[in-house]
Amino acid sequence: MAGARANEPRTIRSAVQLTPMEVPKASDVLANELRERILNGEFPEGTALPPERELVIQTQMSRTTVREALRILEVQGLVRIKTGRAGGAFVQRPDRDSVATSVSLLIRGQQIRLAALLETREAIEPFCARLAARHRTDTDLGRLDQANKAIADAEGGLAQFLQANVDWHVAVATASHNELLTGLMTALSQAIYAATENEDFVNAEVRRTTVRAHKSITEAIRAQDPDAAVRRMGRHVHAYAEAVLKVEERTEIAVPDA
Amino acid sequence: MAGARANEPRTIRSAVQLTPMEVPKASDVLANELRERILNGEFPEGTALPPERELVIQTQMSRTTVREALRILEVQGLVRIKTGRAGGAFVQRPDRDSVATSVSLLIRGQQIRLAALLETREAIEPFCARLAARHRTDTDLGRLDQANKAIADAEGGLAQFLQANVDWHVAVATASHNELLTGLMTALSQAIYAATENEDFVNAEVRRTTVRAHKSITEAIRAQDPDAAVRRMGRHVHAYAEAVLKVEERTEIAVPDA
DNA sequence: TGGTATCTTAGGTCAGACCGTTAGACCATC
DNA sequence: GATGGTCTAACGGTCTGACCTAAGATACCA
Repeated sequence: MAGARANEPRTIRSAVQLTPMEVPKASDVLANELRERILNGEFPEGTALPPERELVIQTQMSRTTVREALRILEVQGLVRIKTGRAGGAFVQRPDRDSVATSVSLLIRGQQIRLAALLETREAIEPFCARLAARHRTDTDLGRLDQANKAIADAEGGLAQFLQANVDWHVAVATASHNELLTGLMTALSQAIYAATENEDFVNAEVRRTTVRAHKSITEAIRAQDPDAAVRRMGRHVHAYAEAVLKVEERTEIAVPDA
Repeated sequence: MAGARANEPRTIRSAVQLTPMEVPKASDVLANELRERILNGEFPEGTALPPERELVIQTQMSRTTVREALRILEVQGLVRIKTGRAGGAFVQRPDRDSVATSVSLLIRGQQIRLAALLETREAIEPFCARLAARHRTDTDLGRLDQANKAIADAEGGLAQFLQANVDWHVAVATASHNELLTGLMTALSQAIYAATENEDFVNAEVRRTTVRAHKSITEAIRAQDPDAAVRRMGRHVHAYAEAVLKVEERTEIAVPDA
């Protein structure tokens, strides 16, 4: 060792490269384990997980840790926790609401421009209309008619109008029978609702136009005419977007990052 | 009181009507409060929240409750928690990863059909290409070229090919300069990656076709030709979807619920 | 039979202790 | 003057054990 040549370094540095390592927390370990089992279908929906104190015995972890794991799963929409006797953690499948929540957080957190929201809707919704025209059932049509009626009836109340509007758009997405698109549209509609809530551009004229457009789109869906549905929906959301942006122009939800 | 008429009930029942009330948990209250403040921009990104023990003093809650609240925010991607001295909860904005996680949970939990994933991509990605053609920068073009080169170079490794493929699609979304679409496409691409990971239909022929299609789309984006970009991307993702479904046919990710 | 009091089982909250990790200051070594 | 050891203080992570509260189950009584 000591007799190495003088010009060489005594030891070779950086011979191995390591990346930062993650040390999982106990609660994460348990949460991951339970999550995998749930998603693998090992526990059907509605199954009651063991009581916390039972999990403590089984896992040899403390109740604090067990509870944190359950809380993680609850936030992720994988279990619903009920109190009282015969309560506990019941297995649930994440639904559109959990995606909607997460997309809303992204929208609010990233200060997404209203223009970006409307653009995204222009991308998604015509396609929803196309699928709806293909797959709609009578139940779907009922929902569409009902929501559009609510829009026409919403005299005065802006909130009422906007909510009915959201309902109609979500109904279109539902009629597409694509759970993912439905989840995305739910989130998007709610976010647009929230963003346009304070606008006064929703006047009687806009409402009439909206009802008319919705009716025409609904008819295309009823007639199972995908091309007409996609065309009309495209025009509708594009016109709506232009109208909103014309009014807003400088009053975006927030300043865009880039 | 005691002299009330004999035929009348001692007390009037159901005199008032109340709807089922929700009693929020302490940790939810604190989590909501902090979430609102974070999303309102009250705490800039990177801000350190007070230490847990300090929050205990301020809120008069127990440390258990405070920690559960912080855990909720952590799962929602609003804070990052670091251990050790000068550690604590640091404010974060939810990014595309948090949406990707949530979409993955929806996909796995709802047993979403691969067909639905591909459909959704068909809805979103052509629109991304259109925006990319309008807004792309030189940096964007660089990313596209690099990713496509990686696809061509990925000899052998299926994982390598798929990852490079994801990178290219995400690069298109990034070039659209719409953060929301980018987030959605990231989530979607990863999910499709995961779903097609085990397929052997990705042969040399498919790869050549993919590279060719990507090149042609990239050129349209480079030439700032939105119509060509949307048309070519539409054809590409549709063809890819058909190819995948032809191979899969009966082997969906899982059995659809309905 | 129907209401009501009580029991029991579950989660929710709390206080307090101790452990593990980390930044920073300081010191020893080669 | 780099390198590495050591100590300390400030954090989050975990555990224990207790008590409170919600609510289904049950026994009891009118």
